[in-house]
This record gives sequence, C-alpha cells and structure tokens, in this order.
Amino acid sequence: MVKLDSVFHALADPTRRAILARLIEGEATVDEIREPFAMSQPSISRHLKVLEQAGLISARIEGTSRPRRIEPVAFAVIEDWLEQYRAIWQANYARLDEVLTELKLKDDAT
Amino acid sequence: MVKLDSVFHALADPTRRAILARLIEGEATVDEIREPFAMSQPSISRHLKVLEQAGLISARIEGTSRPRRIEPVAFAVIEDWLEQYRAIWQANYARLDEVLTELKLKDDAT
DNA sequence: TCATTATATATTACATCAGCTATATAGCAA
DNA sequence: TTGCTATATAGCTGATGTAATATATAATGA
Repeated sequence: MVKLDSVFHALADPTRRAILARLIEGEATVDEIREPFAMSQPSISRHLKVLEQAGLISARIEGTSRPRRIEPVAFAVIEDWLEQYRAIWQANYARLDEVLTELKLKDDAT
Repeated sequence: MVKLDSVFHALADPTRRAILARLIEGEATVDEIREPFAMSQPSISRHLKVLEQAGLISARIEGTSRPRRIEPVAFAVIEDWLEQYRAIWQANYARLDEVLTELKLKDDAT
C-alpha cells in the first residue's frame, strides 16, 4: 500500500539510497548489491527488506538467487506527495536553480 | 547544507508532514501549528527543530513568537534526487497514473 | 519590577534501528 | 544423500528517536 512513513524512512539511510542507485542500472542479486559495501550479507538483506516493505523494490526468484529491481510506483507516490510543494519551491526557482548547481558540486548526491 | 539523510528522516514522521502541510498555507506560530494535534508543546517544538535542522523550514523572530515557514531549497533537493528515478517511473507512466488515482482515493496523502 | 505569554531545553522512559555473529533454509550439482 | 552456494532469519548490543513532565528563557505589558 506504499505508506509515506516507510518510504521516507527507507530513504533516510545512505546505504539504502546507494542500493537504489545501483538498481537504476538494472536488476541485481544480493551478492552483486553487496559487493561495493563493507557490510555483512545479513545487514544488506535487512536493508533490502526495508526497501521492499516500503514498496521501493521487489524481488524475483531465479533458482537460488533473488534479483531485486526498482518498483516505480513508490517513486510516483513521492512525486505525487511533492506535488503540493512544487508551487512553493518553483516560485523561487530562479535562485534555486543556482543553489542546486552549487549543492551538486559540494554534496554527495546519492 | 541540506543532507538527504536528515531530510528524509524528517519526512518519515506523519506529524512532521502534517506540520509542513499546514505551512503550505503560510507562516504559523508554534501555538497555531500545535492546535490540531493532541500533543504537548515541547513535542511539537522538537518536531519543528527536526524540520528546521533538515532545512525544510525556517524560523523568524517576531516579538515573543517565532513563526515558521517552509524553506523551498530542501524540496528542490528532493526533487533533484528524485530526478534520477524519473526515467524509470515515467516509463510505466500510463499504468502509474491510474495507480496514483486509486492510491489517492484510498490513502491518507499527508 | 512583576506577571504573563510564547517557546525552548532538560530529563526520563520506552520503542525502534542498524550493525554484528550464528544459524536456518532452499535450490542445485555431484 | 551430501555438500555447496545464495539468501533469510534470530538474537544480541549500542545508538538514536519520540513522547511526556518539569523547568528555563525571552519579550511584552501593567
């Protein structure tokens, strides 16, 4: 049912956002997802569970592996929630555009 | 510096999202913000602090009160982060549009 | 100055989170 | 069946989150 509470909670963790970023490239197994992280397999599986329960990803069973992929609906729900604030931030767009460019240079955008 | 960790964490709480929704209408003092909630004033102040530290709102001092308002930059940062997923969810847009309509009928969109 | 109003901070209790290690399960291959 | 690989679950621990009550601070008005 894609609840904003769990969606935003899932997104609040940098490891989970990095996992999502990896899945933009396409499906990946737990081991493939785990590879770049200095983290135990159970911890990664836990993160995947949080993402899955939030509706942000889904799993498919293929033999002994369970490749994950991004589930677009949850992102649409965020987009939809954000909609009500768009009028406010677009009113300041001229400035914000510059601000964002600066932020992108400084910040870690994952 | 608007960190996604703190932004998403702030948004994960329904009370805080309701506060933001209230602020869409415009500036409000703590007491005004508090009014619809069955919650103590310190708890509301705590939520406001979380929102402020995430960069989602800001405070202004006016006599003895400190009206809050929405800070657009943080929302632009979310929008910007979401951007990388837009291609994925828009690919499924035809279906998603219907899904969202359904979700809006069922869910609490705050 | 004193009282009042608006808001913030301190403290405490309890719940949830995020990591780990150890162990369980499920499919495949020999 | 046995063992190997991929993944999930259980249980523990320390850190963090959220709510409450009690108290502090800061501005205003009498």
